[in-house]
Amino acid sequence: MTDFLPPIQTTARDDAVLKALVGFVRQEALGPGEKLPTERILAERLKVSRNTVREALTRWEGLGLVERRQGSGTYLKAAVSPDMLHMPLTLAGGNDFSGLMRTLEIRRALEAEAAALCAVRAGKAEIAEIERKLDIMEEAFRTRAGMSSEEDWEFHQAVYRASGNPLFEQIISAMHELFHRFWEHPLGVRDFGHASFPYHRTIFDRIAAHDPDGARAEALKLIATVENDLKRGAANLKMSDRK
Amino acid sequence: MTDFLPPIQTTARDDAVLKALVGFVRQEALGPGEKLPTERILAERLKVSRNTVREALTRWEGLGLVERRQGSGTYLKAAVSPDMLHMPLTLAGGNDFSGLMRTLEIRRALEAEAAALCAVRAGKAEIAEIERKLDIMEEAFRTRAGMSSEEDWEFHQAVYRASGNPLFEQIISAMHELFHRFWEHPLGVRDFGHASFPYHRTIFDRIAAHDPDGARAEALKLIATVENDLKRGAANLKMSDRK
DNA sequence: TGCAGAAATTGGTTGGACCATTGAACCACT
DNA sequence: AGTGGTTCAATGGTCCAACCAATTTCTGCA
Repeated sequence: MTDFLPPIQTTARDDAVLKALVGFVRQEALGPGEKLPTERILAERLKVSRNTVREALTRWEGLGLVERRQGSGTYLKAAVSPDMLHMPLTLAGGNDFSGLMRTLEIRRALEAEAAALCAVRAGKAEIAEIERKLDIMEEAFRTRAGMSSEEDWEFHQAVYRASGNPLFEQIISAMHELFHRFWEHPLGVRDFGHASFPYHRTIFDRIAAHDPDGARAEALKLIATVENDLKRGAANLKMSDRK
Repeated sequence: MTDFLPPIQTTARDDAVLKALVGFVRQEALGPGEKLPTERILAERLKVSRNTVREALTRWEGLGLVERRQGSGTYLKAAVSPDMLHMPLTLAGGNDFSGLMRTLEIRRALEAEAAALCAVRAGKAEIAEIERKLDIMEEAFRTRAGMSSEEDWEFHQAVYRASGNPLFEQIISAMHELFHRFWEHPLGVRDFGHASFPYHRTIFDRIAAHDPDGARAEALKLIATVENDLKRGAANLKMSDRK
């Protein structure tokens, strides 16, 4: 028996606006990139003030669901559904080196688990797709004699997708966007990423062999090399933007 | 060398408001739960319209940094700092059983890594604290003849804290809040959580022995039992709120 | 046809007004 | 003293009607 009494909701205008907006998007089958109605039109149709519409849209903008361009309109940035759950995270003090290392520890956790899940669940098509990305990456490595962050990232994303759980890609992509200036930047280390190169192939081998524990172990090794490179980089240039 | 030049911001009123607000919070050394100035006062002091202040606060409210109570005021919900980074995640279709399982896969990843890191970094004090929580949990298990989600949660939080990376606790806590109705609810399974009980002690042993790989392995086993219980529960009552 | 400038569109901001809720002060009654 | 009701000021929530700034579209001239 629970004595939990939820507080009654007398008014929730902006929530109602968002709910109506979800319905509209479904009705019109709008996808990412498409434009949704003007604030003024929404206000008129929903019989609320434009201010209320704006508060609702501000919420969605803060959640990254929508992008507002002055003079142009408001555009969807992601798919919306009636049963979305929001999990906003704020990393305090994430700008310095220790913040980067902390996100990398999260990435290590997720990368290992994604690889393991991938080994269990990936079908023939997914495995082929991953191998394709791997080939592209290795080719780029050979021709340009060094890691290419673009192709490397594509490979990892293919693994996340094949894990069957979109949360992996969402979380790691969010961190990737926050720190792309670091992830892409060699930090003064000449052969940044070189050490991680061979593990891409070994991860793929374990996935293709449907060996989750092996895939997990190889993924852990890969991230360990990245961490080492970052530590070297930090030692090199003392992280110029440290506060 | 990066050719990235951020576009100059001719207008960024609400961002400026938030920046000023961060400064104010620092200046006054405000902590969570404390009240911050009235919207009207902020508008007057910052020389912006009250609507602009409201948009800024709406953003913070959406990020869970602040709580607004009509008739009372606006209160801090979390610590704010000038170098915060925001990472809002939205889980599409997270209300049904598969959504819960997806978050549990994330938890498995983080739980394993947190335990491993904890085994490496936990000092004597942290280990003692974890053991204290463990004793409390085992005592509760004995007297009430069953898992107690409250004490169980306390134990895990102690592990996250001792991992030395606050992100683990942040992310898992956010998921815990989203799904607390599931995590706390036995889902029709009588002995829910029973199977996971012994692994708490084994995880602690591996942590106390500073054995990261062992701790990781035990944590994986624990989550596996929880997943099994959930699957049984889902089979039992068909997830009444499935859409 | 091509393009510069005008006009319409759209999000951003302002100021002012009123409503709904809260909480404290006050008061009457027990 | 304490319980309950009333009043009233403070505060967030909503609304309106403008105007500003960036963008897009249209128009008319060369």
